[in-house]
Amino acid sequence: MRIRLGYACISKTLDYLTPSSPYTYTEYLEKRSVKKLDSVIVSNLKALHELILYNIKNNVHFFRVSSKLIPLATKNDVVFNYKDPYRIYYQQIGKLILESNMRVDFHPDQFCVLNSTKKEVVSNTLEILKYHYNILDYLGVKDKILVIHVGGNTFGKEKSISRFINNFNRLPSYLKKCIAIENDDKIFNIKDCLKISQKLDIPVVLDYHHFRCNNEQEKLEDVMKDILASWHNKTPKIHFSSPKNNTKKDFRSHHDYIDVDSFIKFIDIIKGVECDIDIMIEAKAKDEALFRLVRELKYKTDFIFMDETSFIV
DNA sequence: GGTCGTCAAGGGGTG
DNA sequence: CACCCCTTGACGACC
Repeated sequence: MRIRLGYACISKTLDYLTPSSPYTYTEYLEKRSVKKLDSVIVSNLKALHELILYNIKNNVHFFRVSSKLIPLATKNDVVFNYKDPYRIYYQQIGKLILESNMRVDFHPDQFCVLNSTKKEVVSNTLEILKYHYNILDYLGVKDKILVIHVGGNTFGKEKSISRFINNFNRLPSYLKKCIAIENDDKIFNIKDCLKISQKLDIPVVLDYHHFRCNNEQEKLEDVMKDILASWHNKTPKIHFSSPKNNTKKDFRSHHDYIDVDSFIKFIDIIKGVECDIDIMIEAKAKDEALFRLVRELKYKTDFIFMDETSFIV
């Protein structure tokens, strides 16, 4: 089994690259500057381009693109074309991704709540999903993955899960095919996600840290098979992070780096699996955390490293 | 050069 | 209902 490690959105090494500079709604309402909006989009796309080049140079095969790449794209009263004027950028970036066989995905933010009880929030969520799909489409990414959470807990878990399923079923089929659900740290645990996954036949992203925060005392070994099976022939994705510290208050927050021993323990659980797996390193120190983890793994384990970010166990 | 407040369309909890 | 908490990265103000 080959494991590829990835990181999310920005690089600590190249911290001057900002692929998510904002053009806030408030600022837009004041100035309505199409020029400013355009310059922010161009600068974000150029930063993304540089990040992809950096990933290729460092053999990073797995990368999450920032959701804030195109500001205001999902505001329904801000109508603008974020496709045609930027075609050249999408093409260049997409070509690099394709040729390097890099897997990129999205993780829409907290405003994406498919199971909300508010009609407006659900319709906004549809726009958010379409926007993310569009970007992957413009980039020419074939295996489009949008990782989302189940959402809110209004009226209890059972009803909330039902709302998720009902609203999911109303989505256009091209979006249904892209969505994967991730267990969260407070409400919907891995068993809830697997239940939904079995009903809708969608992949489950295991978040290891969230599993530690929120579980029913089940063993990871016992649910792993179902998690991986939910991906069918696709490469399963897993999120990995370590707690900021061990106090109740800060356990849920992410640490700057990865605790190597818990990572080794986790690999021990999944080794022996037939398929390849992508693991997203979610640490505040971003790519620095990834590369530090690799250095520690090389020192502490006999994993066979294929390059800077991938190994065989 | 560090620290703080602000922005955002979210949920949730308290009084 | 008001208010505060959670969360993210960028950025401007301030000392």
